[in-house]
Amino acid sequence: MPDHRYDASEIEPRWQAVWADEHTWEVSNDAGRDRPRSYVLEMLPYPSGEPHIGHLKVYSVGDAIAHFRRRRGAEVLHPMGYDAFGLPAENHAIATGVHPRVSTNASIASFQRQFREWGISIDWSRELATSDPRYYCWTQWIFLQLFKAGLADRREAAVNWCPHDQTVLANEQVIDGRCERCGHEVEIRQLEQWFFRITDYAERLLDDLDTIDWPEHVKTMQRNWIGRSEGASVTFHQDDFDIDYPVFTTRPDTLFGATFFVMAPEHPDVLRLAAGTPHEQAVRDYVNHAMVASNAERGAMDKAKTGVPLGRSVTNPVNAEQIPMFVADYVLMEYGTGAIMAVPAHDERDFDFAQAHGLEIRRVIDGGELPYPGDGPLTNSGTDFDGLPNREARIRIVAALEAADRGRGAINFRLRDWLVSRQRYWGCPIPVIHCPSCGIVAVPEDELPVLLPEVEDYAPKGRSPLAAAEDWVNTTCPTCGRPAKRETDTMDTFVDSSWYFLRYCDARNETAAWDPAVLAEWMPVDQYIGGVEHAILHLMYARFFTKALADLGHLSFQEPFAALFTQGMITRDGAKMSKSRGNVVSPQAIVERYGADTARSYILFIGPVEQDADWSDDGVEGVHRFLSRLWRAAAEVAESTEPAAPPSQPQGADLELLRKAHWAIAKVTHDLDGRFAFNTAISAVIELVNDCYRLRSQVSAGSLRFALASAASLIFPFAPHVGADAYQLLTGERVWEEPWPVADPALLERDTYELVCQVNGKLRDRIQVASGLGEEELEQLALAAPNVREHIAGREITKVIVVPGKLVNVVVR
RNA sequence: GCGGAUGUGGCGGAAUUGGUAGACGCGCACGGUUCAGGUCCGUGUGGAGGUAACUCUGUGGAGGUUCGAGUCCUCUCAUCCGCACCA
Repeated sequence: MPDHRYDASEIEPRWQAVWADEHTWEVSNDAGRDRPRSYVLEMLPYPSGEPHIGHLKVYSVGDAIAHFRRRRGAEVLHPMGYDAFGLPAENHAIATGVHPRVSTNASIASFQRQFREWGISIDWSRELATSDPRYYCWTQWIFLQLFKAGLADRREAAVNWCPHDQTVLANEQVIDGRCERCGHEVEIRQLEQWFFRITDYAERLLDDLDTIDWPEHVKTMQRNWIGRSEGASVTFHQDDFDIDYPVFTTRPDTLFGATFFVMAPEHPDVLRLAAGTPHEQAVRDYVNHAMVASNAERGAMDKAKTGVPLGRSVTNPVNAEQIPMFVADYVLMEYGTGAIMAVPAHDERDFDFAQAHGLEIRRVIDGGELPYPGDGPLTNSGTDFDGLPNREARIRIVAALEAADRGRGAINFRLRDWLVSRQRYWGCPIPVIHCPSCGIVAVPEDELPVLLPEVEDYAPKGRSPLAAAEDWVNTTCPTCGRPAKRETDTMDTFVDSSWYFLRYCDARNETAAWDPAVLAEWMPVDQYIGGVEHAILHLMYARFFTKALADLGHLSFQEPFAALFTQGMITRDGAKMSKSRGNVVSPQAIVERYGADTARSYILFIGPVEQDADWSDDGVEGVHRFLSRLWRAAAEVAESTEPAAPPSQPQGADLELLRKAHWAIAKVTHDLDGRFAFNTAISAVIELVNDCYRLRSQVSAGSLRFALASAASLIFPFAPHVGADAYQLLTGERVWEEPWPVADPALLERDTYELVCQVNGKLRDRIQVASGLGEEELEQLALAAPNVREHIAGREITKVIVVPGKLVNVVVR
């Protein structure tokens, strides 16, 4: 027997060259009208250093889906690009002096090379990088559309400031009071910044989750982040200053139990209210202390509720009671109106505060021990409401408030506007000009892109490094022509990645961001794939962009990603891979040692792709062994036999092997069609190859050839090079040009099967029976089975359950 | 605290609608091939008992529904993730 050796290092470059030379995976926007279109997209990589194992996983998943859909007849758009602006490249520049463009481009080159070496079927004609002026030109254009529509505005607000990265951060980028990127504790500063009004879309972002096919846990995370609360806005009047203070409450039914009123330390009126009262100095001290306290310090929930009186009172609109005002840091300026009505009897936090400060706790809902947050009839709430169930009382009280013009039903959201300015260099310039006489003026669209200027020093100094590029900053006002200055902030990189999936559809359009007619052909993305770590940030922002651009008439759909799949992380020794732990597995090392097909297949075989999985070097060997067995068998059969068809009336081992092949076709198809069960799909192909080996000396050459070609065809989406090579050896055809195989129903059926015989639910025997027998016959056969007879001997049969095709259960007493 | 997930052999995991628990891979044991190691080709492999046929037991724990539960229900424990004083 000739010595066939599976050599991935010879096979893989050979097929990669074919696909590159022939532009096999490119799709056109005008051709292919006879085929359904499918857009399969993995989240674009952030090009920093080398690709890691997570990249290998996400693109292995996406490529398997892309290949499967192509061979099932779809025209598949499967593009690639790079999220190329961002802090790491800039921090690297500060440390080394290397321009971020240089290091980013080097990294992109490495990603490109490895994606080709992995054999990912990418349409390279649509490749993009978000740092390319041909791309960010249109990021700026989108900014201007939002600006003109009033969805982008500049305003002063309390913002998160990272003292290390010297920039502001979006709320979503603050994790446990710390900067998502560098881990430094975040400070709160009052600064004028650019915002996108994502809160205008809160309701729609929430409602439309019901229209998309996303994992439930991702939808839940988004729902929680949006944080919709239904309740009422209730207005309390402050007599000394004649000011109305509206508050938001989810419990208007407890309004008669409001015994005090609390404002956040950041509330702009706090100092003014306390002025001239004996509490003025105490309030000043308290507010100063609260302002410098860290988020983490204030956020500790078990901390005692602190606060001081303001020396003023407000009027409760339902009973005209004067209730004292306080300032306390358990009230947040960012949520609601920055002030609350406190109902200590029915809210745990208000209860704690009342106890600590000796304030009245008045029960207004009958029920359990105080503080009691549950339902019950009202009490101490006046003759109009006492005795009513609180849910009904809530409606009536809101109606009464509305009639008196002191409140109304209201909905509040936790979601806040998206802060998009960054005082950093390596990002997309914000295309506006500040004119002393005209104010903020948009850069005219025909002057886009506003190119990122070259600077000497990238180091952040509390203002954008762009401010140092004086020739660039100083310009003229597009409106009045007088001297003006450019905006020096750059955009959050999440802006760049909130629309890249649109650009892929029409990537070479030089006159517009896209042609809406072209977009309508591909969008929305049919299958989006990425890490669950983007469940909130990227996915929420992309949805917001899509809705806003649709409202402005640029898009004809409401949701960017019709279906989403989130893959789990690859760990090593149970821990996230990191350089500091020294447990990093480099994809390149695995590819060099075993080949890309092994690396890709192993990652999909290791377990369900949506779950985290632990890397095992021994497991890789096992998958490599399997691919090697498949290829060697194909090479041997191709060399030692002539092509032949399987027998038309197979018997014995031929029949067994052909059945196995058709079973595998059905199994893999089922596992890929709508599911992402790659691990069991690969298992099925392994079983088929195992049977080829087991039966090879007993079957006809035609059957063996067919079984092995089927295995090659089925493994192709996961291991494209070895699949293509084995398939060509056996059939002379190119597997990716072949339709996906279809199982022959006649070979999926069996003429006999193993009937499970149970007594009282316990397995007692298995017998071979003919397919299609009726319940009556099956019952008789089961009762006659030797071990069944033994277990029912001398006992009374009370019932017999027959499930044709499966089992018979005899119930005895 | 709220929300979401996950618990199955020595390990990763499998189990369509409630119907043979442990597919497939790793590891391990044994046999064959090989000068030898590795490779390669087989056989076996949840635990306990038994020469064996077979029996008992077994899916984090405790109950329940059912002829039958890894799967459904109730309670509970553990681990992980997200949000966290959200009024």
